[in-house]
Parts: sequence; structure tokens; C-alpha cells
Amino acid sequence: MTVRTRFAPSPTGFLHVGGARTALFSWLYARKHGGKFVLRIEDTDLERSTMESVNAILEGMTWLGLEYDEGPFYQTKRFDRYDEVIQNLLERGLAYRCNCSHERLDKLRDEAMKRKEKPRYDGHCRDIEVSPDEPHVIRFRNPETGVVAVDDLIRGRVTFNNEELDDLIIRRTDGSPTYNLTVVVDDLDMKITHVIRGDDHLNNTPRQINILQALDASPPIYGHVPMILGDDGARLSKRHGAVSVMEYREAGFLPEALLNYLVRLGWSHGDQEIFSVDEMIELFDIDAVNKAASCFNTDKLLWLNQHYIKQDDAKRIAHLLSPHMGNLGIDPSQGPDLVAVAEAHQERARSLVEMAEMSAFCYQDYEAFEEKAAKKHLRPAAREPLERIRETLDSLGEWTEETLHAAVEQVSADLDVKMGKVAQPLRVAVAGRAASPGIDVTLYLVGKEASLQRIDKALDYIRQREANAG
RNA sequence: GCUCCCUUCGUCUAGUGGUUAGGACGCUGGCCUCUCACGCCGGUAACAGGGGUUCGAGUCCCCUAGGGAGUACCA
Repeated sequence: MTVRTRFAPSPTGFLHVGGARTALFSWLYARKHGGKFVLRIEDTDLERSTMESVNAILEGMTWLGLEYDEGPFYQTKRFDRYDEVIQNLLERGLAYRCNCSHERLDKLRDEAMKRKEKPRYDGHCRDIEVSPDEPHVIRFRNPETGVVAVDDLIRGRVTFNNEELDDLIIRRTDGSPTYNLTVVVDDLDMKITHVIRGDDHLNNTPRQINILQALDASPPIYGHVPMILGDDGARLSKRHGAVSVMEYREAGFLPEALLNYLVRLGWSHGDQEIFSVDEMIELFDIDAVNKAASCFNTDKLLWLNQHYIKQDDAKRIAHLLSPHMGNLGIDPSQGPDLVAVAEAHQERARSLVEMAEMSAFCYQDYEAFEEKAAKKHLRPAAREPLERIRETLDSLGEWTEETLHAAVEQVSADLDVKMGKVAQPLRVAVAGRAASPGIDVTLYLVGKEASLQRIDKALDYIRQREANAG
């Protein structure tokens, strides 16, 4: 039997991290077992489904590299098939027409709640003939007794009493099929062997199994993965920052970092933290997925992101960095080689956005000195070192990291001061702040002309300060 | 309310009857050092509570508490 898994989002919004993790687990399971991964769009809710959402979901999956083998299949294109199944159920007496009014249903619910019971449909129309010509819904005739057991890959055996279930609507008054029916028919038709989905569906599973049995089909194997919560333990929402996968791209995250973070959320393999996609496929084990929901922790994601930024090829990082530079109004082709700039910042940035911000000085003059840095380093005592290094740099033959390093060392030696006494004021002058890559690299990237100009600006600042003090 | 699910450091987790309860993020002390970062060494911090079972329980059972999901002519 070939393994076939699926991801079946409803297109009512973006691909969020919870859905992405469910998709990842499902995808990994298929890949690990040499199976197929199917994408299905559950768009039977005509009111809320949009094409923009479909595109956003596809974009998110593509970015993460969760490629599907079949699909996307759209449920709205399969209404004929659902009708056929409903008709079949109707003919065999396993479903029936119901014309109970909303009012009656509401009343039923209120009364049940008052009696501290679970609200269920009372089966009023079960044995009465409702004409096909009058407005009606179609309900599934759920077994009234017995238990349904789900042998879940993650939760273990979970059992439900049929008395708890009621006759659910499988076709609305407008003729459209409902979720629990379409899922069952689709999973069946698409020969899905393993249904890996969010655990918000665990309660639906017994109903689906009952429908499956009415259809003389054997249920697939289920695996209900827990939810992802916000860092405060509450349900993940916009309030927690980014929830959409694409927002993470915009925030400067690498897809492999998000994937690695997501796979470790609720799953682990001993003490291993870093997983390449190939390792995930090899080591992932759905049985080892935790039962409890887990909180999303951006700090750890940032750590992983930094790890991948650090480890990645500078060329690729530069390529990915480019649009973020653009967002700052910088055209990376005007200035130093972006690959060199990226390389210089690879160990310093936790995200590409941070990298763009911290390397902007290589392309454009900063607006003002970082206040604390200027106060600390651009003081009268720094004037001489700065003047000396300016002179040395001005007459430097070759502008390379080696010659620049030597120049700074030479001035420090001449002045008989530690290198920091020269490098720090120089750094603030050239980069505008107290932190930057090594001073030689920093100078190299800024270039001779801009460096000298900025040193002059720093010297002006110091003179101004001396004047004010005097 | 009812049904189902869940519960180890702040967070992600290891742990499948005998461990000084391990790792990671974070925080923190130090080393390295031209700054920041990286790297390295160290520290901080957890078995929700209560009953059993057992020579022995984070691990098995029960109860309580707390969280979550479902309870739609949403998916």
C-alpha cells in the first residue's frame, strides 16, 4: 500500500504557522514513506473562500518547499460527486430529508443546555417523509448506539459513544454539501491512507468514520497534531506578531529556519536541534509527536534563523538580502558588492531585515551618529587618532582589508595606544555607531572617499564639542 | 453545561519503574576580542496538586485543579 497523505486547508485566509506545521508533518510522512502528498482546497464555504487565499496558501507552501504531488483539487468542482454519494445514502435509508426550522433547532439547543445536556438534533425528521420539493437539508442517519474508536497515531485509542453524536447535516438547503461529508468522500476518492490534521478535528473523526462505514469503506489512519499557541499560551493570533508564513519571509526569515523551528515544535529526535530537510525526512516519526499544544517562541526561531544565515552561502544570503535593502530605499548595485556586505554581517544578524539595517551604512551615509556611541567615542581624546588615521588612509596606496588593517595598527603603534582607541572612534565615524564588522572590513566596504568624508564629519563633531566645552 | 483531549525548567523538549531529572532557546557570569556578533567554558531554572500500586514512581491507576478543542445549514 502506498502512503498517501494530504493537506486540506480552507481558503479563508493566509497559510498560518499552525497550518504550515500540519502540512509539514503530513508532507514529511509522505516523503519518508515514499508516498504521495495531495493538496486539496476545501472551499465549500462559498461565503468565506477567496481566490486570494488560495494563492496565498500556495505561495506559502512554495516558499517553504512543501511541494505537492497531486492537486490542488477544489471541492467546489466536485459537487456532482458529493450529490451522487448523498443520493446513494438517501436511497439506502442512511440519510434523510429534514425540514426542521432554524427556530425549532435553536429551541432544541436552548432546552438541552438548560437541562445541562449536550445539544443534539432530536431526530424529528428521521421517520417522516419530507418532500424533495420543499426546502430541506439532508441529514446523515448516525448510529444510535455503540462506540466509535479512533486509533490515532498521536493520541492513541480515543473512543466516543454514538449517543453523543447526532444526525449531522450533510447537505444544506441550498444544495451544497457540508464539510464532514466532503472530507470523507474526498479522502476516499483520493485514496488517502493517512489523515494528518489539526487536533481541532479530533471531535469530527467519529462522525466521519460513521459516514465512511455507511459507505462500506474502511477509515484511513488518523494522526491529530496539537495546536500551536502564542508565547503567552493563548491561541495564536495577530496580537502575537506574525502568524502568516509569508509574514516571516517579510520579516527576514529563511524558509529552512522556519521549517526547522516548526518541525521541532511538538516533535524531537533526542537532543538534536538542527535538521536539514533531508534529515527531517529521514528521522521524522509521527508516533513521536507530542500530544500537548506548544507555544510559539520567536526567540528560538531567531536563533535558528541566525544559525542558517551564518551557515549559508554568502551569495544566496546576498540574493535574499537584496529586496530587504530595497525596502530601505537602497539599490545594492550602487556601492560595494552585496555578497561581501552579506558575508561581513552573516555572524551578526538574526534576520535579513536586521542585516539590511546594520549594513545600510555601506551604501548610504547615516543620518546621525548613534548618540551613546558618539558621546563615548567621539570625544576630544579621539581627535588625534582620527586625524592620524585620516592622514594615513588618505595616502594609502591600495584600499584592501590587509592594508587597512595595517594602517589602523600602525597608527595605534605610533600613538602607543591600544587598537581600540583608534578603531572605536573610527568605527563610529565611518559606520555611525559602536557596532560593525571588523574595522578593516568596515572601512573596505564603505570605500575610501566616503570613509574620509565621514571621518571629517566626525572631526567636525569633536571640534564642535570642544568649542562648546570651552 | 456536556463530550473529547492535554499537563517535566519562562519557552521547545529528553525521559517509557531505580537518572546528581539531560539538551536547546532565553537570561546570566567568564574567556576570546578593535566594537558588536560568533565561538568556547560556567551558572540559573521543571516533574500542576492529592491519593493509591510498588522495595522503589516524572514514568502505572484514580481523583482534583488548570488549560484546550468540539458542541453551526464554518471548515
